[in-house]
Amino acid sequence: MRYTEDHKEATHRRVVEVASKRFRQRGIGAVGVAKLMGDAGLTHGGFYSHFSSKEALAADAIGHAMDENLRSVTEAGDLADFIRSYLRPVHRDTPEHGCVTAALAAEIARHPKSTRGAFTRKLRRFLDAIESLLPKPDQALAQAIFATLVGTIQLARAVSDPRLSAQILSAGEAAALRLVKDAGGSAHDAIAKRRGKD
Amino acid sequence: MRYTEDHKEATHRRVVEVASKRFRQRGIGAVGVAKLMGDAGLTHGGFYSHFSSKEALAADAIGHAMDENLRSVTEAGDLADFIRSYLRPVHRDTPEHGCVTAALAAEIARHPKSTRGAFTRKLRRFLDAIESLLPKPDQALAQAIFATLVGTIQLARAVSDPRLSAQILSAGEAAALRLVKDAGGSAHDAIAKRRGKD
DNA sequence: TGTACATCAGTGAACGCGCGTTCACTGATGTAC
DNA sequence: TGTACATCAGTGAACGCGCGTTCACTGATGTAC
Repeated sequence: MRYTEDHKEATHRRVVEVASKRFRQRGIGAVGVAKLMGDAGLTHGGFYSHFSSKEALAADAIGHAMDENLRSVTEAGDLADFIRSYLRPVHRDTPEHGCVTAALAAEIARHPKSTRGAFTRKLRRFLDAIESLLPKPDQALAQAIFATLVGTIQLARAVSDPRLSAQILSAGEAAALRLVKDAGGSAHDAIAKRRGKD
Repeated sequence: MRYTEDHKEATHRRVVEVASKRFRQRGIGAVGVAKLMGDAGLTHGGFYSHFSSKEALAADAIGHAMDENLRSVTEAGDLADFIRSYLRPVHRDTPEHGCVTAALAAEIARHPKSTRGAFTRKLRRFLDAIESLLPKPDQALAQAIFATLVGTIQLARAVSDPRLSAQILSAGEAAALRLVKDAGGSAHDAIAKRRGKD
């Protein structure tokens, strides 16, 4: 079957989108190529006309999910908003629509350097976006705040007691907000400052 | 072959120890039962006279590793020492001897409730141990500090650039230490307080 | 003390299954004439 | 405009492999007599 000019591109994108969700949900290693293609409405044989290997898809899907995650930072009004939104129970409960770092960081760490490289490039932009929401530039603080968010969501997900899980989410939120506030200006000042620039 | 009274118990412990290392190193899903038994100097067939399933071993191995992790908190002089030791490059580079939460939290979150329950019980004790090193009792702060450590090590492991990785480690350390200091008493005061009790 | 037997930790072949990957093939469409 | 052909996204059988689990068996040792 020959299709319209952008048909292949559309299929490629659909597989990457499905993969980026399933990988976050179940882990990269736990999702098979055949099941993935089935989810995208295709059979497994066609996979290798789109990707050179499952590993290549993994790098692609991670990059796609990171772009999605980046948008959620740039769309946030301020850093406090982003922190609160990141640590909502709905994010804990739906990893497939959430932060790829929280879902897959440990697994990515065990992947080949090419995949970790793709992740690293996107992570830098993500950290830059967080930094730009700080009252003043501070790379280290942006890194630490994001690390706190990632660790908090992961603990909240791993724990079997809903009460403890909720407690962890609010503890992480309080700590992350405190890190922002102590940064040399309150979140409120930062908004005022940015508004002044416009 | 019939062996001495504690022979089976010793073998059981050896398998759990090997598993707790391999799981942290490669992930639970990526380590096969046969390879695991081989590492312990046995053949795979004997596995089920020690464990009812791989899942049961996973819960056992996680618990064992958590006990090991707990010891590293109680053996730390104070919380600042623990934080600094946790975020050392050697911990980032040898997950098999390190924090099971940092290595496996996301994977544990996808395991059955029984396994997450075993993890949760040990985590409570671990968080209590961190809390007892704080100047004054504060469950939420202990949770947030640990979340920061877990997230920091994971980011440092996932990233492919050694310079960025080192930067993340020290950023996480600075933030974790700041959280301790702002807790209502410096780490130094806490030591003085505890020493006064003896 | 010497012999027969029971125990049971560990062995290794076998099971059905899903994995990532390969490949000869299909068939609807665009292009050339 | 009508026909023959080339293209190539997608199909589905097949590959070797390792997975978790089962099971009949082995054989060194402890126990009973």
